[in-house]
Amino acid sequence: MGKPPQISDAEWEVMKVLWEQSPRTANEIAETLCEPMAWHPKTVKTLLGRLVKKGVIRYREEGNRYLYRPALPRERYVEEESRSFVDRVFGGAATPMLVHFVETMKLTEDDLAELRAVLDRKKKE
Amino acid sequence: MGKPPQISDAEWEVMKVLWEQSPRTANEIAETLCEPMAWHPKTVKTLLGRLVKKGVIRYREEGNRYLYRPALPRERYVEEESRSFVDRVFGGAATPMLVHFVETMKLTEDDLAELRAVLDRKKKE
DNA sequence: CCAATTTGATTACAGTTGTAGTCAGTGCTT
DNA sequence: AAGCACTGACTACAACTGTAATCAAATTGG
Repeated sequence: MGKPPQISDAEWEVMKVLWEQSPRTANEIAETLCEPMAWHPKTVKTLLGRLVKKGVIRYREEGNRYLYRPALPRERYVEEESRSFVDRVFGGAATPMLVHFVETMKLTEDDLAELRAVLDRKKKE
Repeated sequence: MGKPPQISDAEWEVMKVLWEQSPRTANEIAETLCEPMAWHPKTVKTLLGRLVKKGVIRYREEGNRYLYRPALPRERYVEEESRSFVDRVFGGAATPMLVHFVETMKLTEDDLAELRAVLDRKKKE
């Protein structure tokens, strides 16, 4: 299980769309992204091409267009990015990172309760 | 309070050294980093130059050499990187991120106890 | 059937990053 | 005094990014 290829910020946006629902055509993806990201459709196409080249997404021809889908599950990337974030910012120490977040983010009562529940569940191994 | 300039992975390594102790000369920083990072001293110098240009560190001349120090506190960057990480990977939702970490990282009993304590403290507003 | 449109492929181009090398000034060594 | 050793300044250069434009082939509207 080697590490998956790096994907940039802009590429992440495309992946989010594909992880949420796939397969999709370039056009569908562009329609989803161009407005919120203020991107030109061409930009989306470029990103799709790069992701294909990196092997992060695959496509299947449907008539004259392509249907894209992720080649790797979102979890792989969440894991990868999380590790890299914790390493970079917290020197690899997860607990200080968690403490930092709990202390600095504004969390609702419900959030706190949920976290407490997760901790309890975790405690029972 | 605009957002601080982007700093790259390699630049973070330099900043970590400076945040840990400053001011320091280029040479001291290089000695700290070259071995563990397998970097050439020149590489460290380049990074220092870039950080100065970005305004992330400042220097003071001491004889013929410079003494470098951070221009921004580590907290600013922890905050910035955290936000960008949560946005990118968890779509801005902090709680799912925290749940994910608690569930997937291997945490010791002590870690769990610490987190619980933080939650308790937080609950009392 | 031919022109206009659409799609993927290829090319563009500047800014950032990783990773140094070269150059010119200064002070240390003999 | 002459040269070498360090320092910061400037230069190098390829890969990756953001952000498209252009081109050629296929499809569609008239």
